[in-house]
Amino acid sequence: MGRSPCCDKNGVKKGPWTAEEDQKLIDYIRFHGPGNWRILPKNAGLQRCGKSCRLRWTNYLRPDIKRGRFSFEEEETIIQLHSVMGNKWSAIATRLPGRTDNEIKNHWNTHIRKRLIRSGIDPVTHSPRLDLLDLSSLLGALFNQPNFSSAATHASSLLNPDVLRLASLLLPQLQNPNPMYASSNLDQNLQTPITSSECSQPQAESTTPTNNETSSFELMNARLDDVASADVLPPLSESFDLESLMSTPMSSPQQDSIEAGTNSSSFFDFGFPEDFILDDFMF
DNA sequence: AAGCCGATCAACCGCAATGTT
DNA sequence: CAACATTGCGGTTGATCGGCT
Repeated sequence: MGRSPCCDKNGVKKGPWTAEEDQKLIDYIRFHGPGNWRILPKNAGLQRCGKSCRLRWTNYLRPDIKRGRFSFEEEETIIQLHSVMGNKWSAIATRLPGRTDNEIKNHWNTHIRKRLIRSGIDPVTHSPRLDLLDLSSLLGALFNQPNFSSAATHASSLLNPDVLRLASLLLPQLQNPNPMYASSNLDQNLQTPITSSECSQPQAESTTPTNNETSSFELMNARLDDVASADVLPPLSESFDLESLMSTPMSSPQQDSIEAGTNSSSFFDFGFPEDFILDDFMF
């Protein structure tokens, strides 16, 4: 059957809106209301597609839109909501009065997402990014060696010593995670390497580690301590760049003004209020 | 001064969901 | 119930701007 075009392409203007066009749209909607977007441009005397008019109105001209920088509180809210809802920008926008889904989406992609990446947080799963290190397979293979010390020495000669060193530094922190990440995400990361396809899916449910998993985790940590105390692993080299390990195609080393500020971000803290009801956000 | 480059964000596109006939 | 129209949404693009060389 085929989809009919949303508007006649011939004679329809595209690109940035002029002040005159904006005024025509505002005047028309003030008098008639939005109504049918398909017929609106003709009635309003605009050479625009109805879809373009709707977008211009909802994202820019609407009187209740709040312009300007996102406040720190707004950013925190976006991060928290995104950790629950994922890329449901319109749903997130309903919790931020005066902000449009488009505005929030843009701000996420240009600021917040990069900030999370630089902080070692996967912006999709909101979990610490260990995927690039693939610690679980690396360490798992290492600790299954009967002669761990020689195996570690051997491995350190084969693998980037900075990565191994980083692993030893991270593990104590991983054992004392933020409540948001308690036991589920981190242990899962350690037990199962994160694949790119998994990263693209929001983590809808968590798993509870078994006693067996916990004990193996402790064993791994104890052995890492042994390795560290025996100076098997050299210190991080000066040229070692964590950023390069954590970087993604969208990441940028440039600092943005928000994180350069003095605010002590608590975006690692995803403690939701007790009256937080997830269903309120879902359709 | 001119050119390059990265960041930003308004606007577009395609698709899915929903409504109407 | 099918076909079509309309609306909403999320991903992507491209124009613009500012900083840097």
